[in-house]
Parts: sequence; C-alpha cells; structure tokens
Amino acid sequence: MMARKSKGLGERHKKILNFLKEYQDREGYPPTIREIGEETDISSTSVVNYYLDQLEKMGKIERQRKISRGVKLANSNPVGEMFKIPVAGRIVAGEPIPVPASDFSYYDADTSVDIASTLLPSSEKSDELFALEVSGDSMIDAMVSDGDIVVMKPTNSANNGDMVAVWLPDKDETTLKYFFKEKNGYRLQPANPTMEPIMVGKDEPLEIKGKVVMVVRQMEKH
Amino acid sequence: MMARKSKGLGERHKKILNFLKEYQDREGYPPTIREIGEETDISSTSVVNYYLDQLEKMGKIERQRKISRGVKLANSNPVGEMFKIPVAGRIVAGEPIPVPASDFSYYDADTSVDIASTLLPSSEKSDELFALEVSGDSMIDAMVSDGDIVVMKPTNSANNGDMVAVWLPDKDETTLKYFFKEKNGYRLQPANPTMEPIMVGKDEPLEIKGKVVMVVRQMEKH
DNA sequence: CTTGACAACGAACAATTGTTCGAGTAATAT
DNA sequence: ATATTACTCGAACAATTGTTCGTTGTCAAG
Repeated sequence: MMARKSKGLGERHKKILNFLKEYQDREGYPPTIREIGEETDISSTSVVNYYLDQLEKMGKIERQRKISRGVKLANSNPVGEMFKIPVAGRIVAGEPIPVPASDFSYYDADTSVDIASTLLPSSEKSDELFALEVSGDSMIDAMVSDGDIVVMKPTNSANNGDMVAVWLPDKDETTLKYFFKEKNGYRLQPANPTMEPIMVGKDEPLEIKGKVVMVVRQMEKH
Repeated sequence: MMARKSKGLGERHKKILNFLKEYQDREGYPPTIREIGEETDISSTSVVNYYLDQLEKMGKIERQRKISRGVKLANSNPVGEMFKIPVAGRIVAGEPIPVPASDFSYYDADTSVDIASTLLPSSEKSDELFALEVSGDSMIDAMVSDGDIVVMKPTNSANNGDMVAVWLPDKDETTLKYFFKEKNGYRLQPANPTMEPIMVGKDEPLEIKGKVVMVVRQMEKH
C-alpha cells in the first residue's frame, strides 16, 4: 500500500505543489489546508499539515504558521523582476511636462506600464521613474512618434549625451533632445541625424525636466 | 474634519490600495482587514470593511466575502507575467532579415529581452515572437534608430495598417513600413509622416517577413 | 513477535479573521 | 431646527481556518 519511503517528492507532494501554484494564479491568494486536502484527496487536515511541514523542510514552500492561507511557493518570485511605472500624463510639444504627484504611488492597469527590470539600465532602477505618452507628431525629430511611451527619470541636470526632456520657456516648447554642454551654452541635438541641433545661449532659460531612460512603441493597442 | 464627499478616491482609499499591493508583493498573500486597519490608522474593522465595500463598487478591488484574506486588486495582472523573447540578430537595411531557429527555445540573458505581457497586444502573445536589434540609421524613416530593438511576429502576410518588415529583392533592401494594399500593388508608408511612401507594383517581388509588434529603445545600455 | 518510523484518519480545539449592529459626530441639506 | 448623509468607533458574534491529539494500519528492522 505504501508508495514511498522518504525519497524525494511523492505523488502527494507534487499534487500539493501544483495545486498551490494553480490556486494562487487563479484566485490571487493561497488556499486553505482544507482546500488543499479536497483537491488532493486527503481527508484530514492534519495530513495536509503533515505534508506541508515536509515541503517546508525541503524548502519547497514557505509557511506563516497561524496565519490563514499563509502558504506560498518558495523561489516563486517573478515579482520584483518588473517595474510598474506610472503614466503621469501626455507630453505635448506646446505644453509643460506633467510630473507625477510625489505622494501618490498607487496605479492601476490603465495608468501604468510594466517594464522588465532587465530592460532598465541598472543605474536608473529607481522607483521614481515615470512615463509619459507622446501626443502628436511634433517629436519626430527625436525619433518619437504619436502614442509612444517615454519612460523618464526626474532630474534637473544632465550629462553630455543624455536624452532629456526640456522645457524652453522662451519658446513655450517641450522637446526631447540629446543634451550637450558647450562653451557658450547648450546644444540640443535631435535624435534624427538629418536634423539640425538647437543652440541655446548661456543666459537663455532652459529647464531640464527629466532624463529619458527608454522609449516604448506598441504597434497595436490591446 | 471631513475630507471628501463621494468624489473619487479619498486619502484612505489610496492608502488601502497601496497597502494591498505592497503587502501582497511582500508576503505573497493578501492582508486581513485588521492588518489593513492598522496600517491605515483605522481603528475599527467595520470601517475598513466600509471602505473595502466602496472600493469594490468602484471596481478597484475584488472581494471574496467570508474568505480569509479574500481581497485582491482588480485588473492586477497574474503577478508579473513576462515573455522572454530571443534576439535573433541584427536588422540592417542592406541585408535580409535573420529569423530565429525554429526549434530553438532556450535563450540566455545576452540574447533575449524581457517584455511584460501587459505590453503586448493580446492577439500577439505568441511564443514565436522574436526580436531584432536595429543596426545603423537607415530606418529613420520608420522612426527607428540605431540600437533600437524591434519585436516581431513572423508572418508572410499583413493587414492594412500593420507595420511590417519587408524584403525587397529588386532593391536588395530591408525596410520597416506600414503596409497598405492598393488597387494595383502595395503602398509602403513610412512612420515618419513627412516622408513619402514607396509604391510597389503588383508584379514586383515583396517578401513580408514579419509584423512589428513593438519597438523598444533603451537610452543607456547597462 | 515486538518495536518504531511512516502515513493516514477524524474529531475536538483554538486562533484568526470576516460580519453585523448600535451608537456617535460632523457637515450638508430640507 | 430637524433630517440626512458620510464617516467613524467599538464590541459582540459567527465563520473560517490552523493546530493538536488519540488512534489505526503498514512495513522493515531488531
């Protein structure tokens, strides 16, 4: 009648593990030990508990005793591999750049984009990143088109070669350009190599609003 | 003393939403209403319940009444689904498009990019997606610059309005263009609205290699 | 054969956790 | 001024859910 003797994972261990993952994915929270029992044809909660203990010792799961539904797969950490970045608004050539409310950190699916952390430069993996949706075709010289999403890091300064979002008060204009400091001012270089740079004198106002970290273009909205 | 009257999210609503997400990420399971209360300085469980009801009505969360910790953010994606997409090679104007080995399904970090499934159109969430790194500035008319990564879905045909990667044997040229079928051939429209389309006659050869699903530009490599 | 580890059962128990209700306060409406 | 609405509290209550314990059966070793 016996199936196994302390060698690796038994049938019931596997069943439980599968169910744990499946249930969590489906419901969004872990099952109770009674639910586990039902699913795996174990009639007694104590037996489930027994297996759960074993799985914990094997390091397969983590338990928070005494806590309802306090079971989770170990190593299951796809979270943290991804950044949820708030979309603060739209970026338009003729309007200032919206910045996110700093005290606000909840975003639902409509107002955020998910970016895998592997796509972000390690130096910019900050939680103050925010995103803007580009409105209109006025930024084609930055190789950015209508509907693109630019992920930015708020900053007031920039290094040579950074692509930055700047506000030019004199022209009432927002643009995305590569930034270079020169002897008598700044050079704002379009990403499109066929286009000419804008020169800004030392005394002309120029507000750097953020550094562009990445640009995402979805061809087809879902 | 009152803060708001039925207009949108109040302070406590936000706090609760934040905590819900934060707790779930941290612990792997949702909090109890008592825990929510503590965190948000609500002394009575009934008040938490009160807000939870409201949030549910607003569609911000989903509740499983009577179930311990049966609260979850609505629309909260199944915890970080991510696609690992192989980078098949480089796409150059003067060379045909590399396609991935079809039987090939393991990719390491160097040769793949991670894309959150929430960024992909639901219709294209296929596992045959692949990516190419753009080489050179020859595709500026597609608003794609050197170093950009284009994610494509292999296909031989296209619908009007799709952005496709095509190979023009007559010109020995690879380009990315919006595809339109017309009475006597095809029109390949650059993404940059200031540039003119290419017309391809019905009898001229044209090989559609794939449909562009998205484009990612990382400003700073890590 | 006896013993002990392993696997399993079910029931009682205890802790956790969601629900309900009566009541109170402050701002707004009638 | 009275009623109403929005919000809040605390406490009793009830349901859910984890824990413990006594018991049984199997199998392998002593």
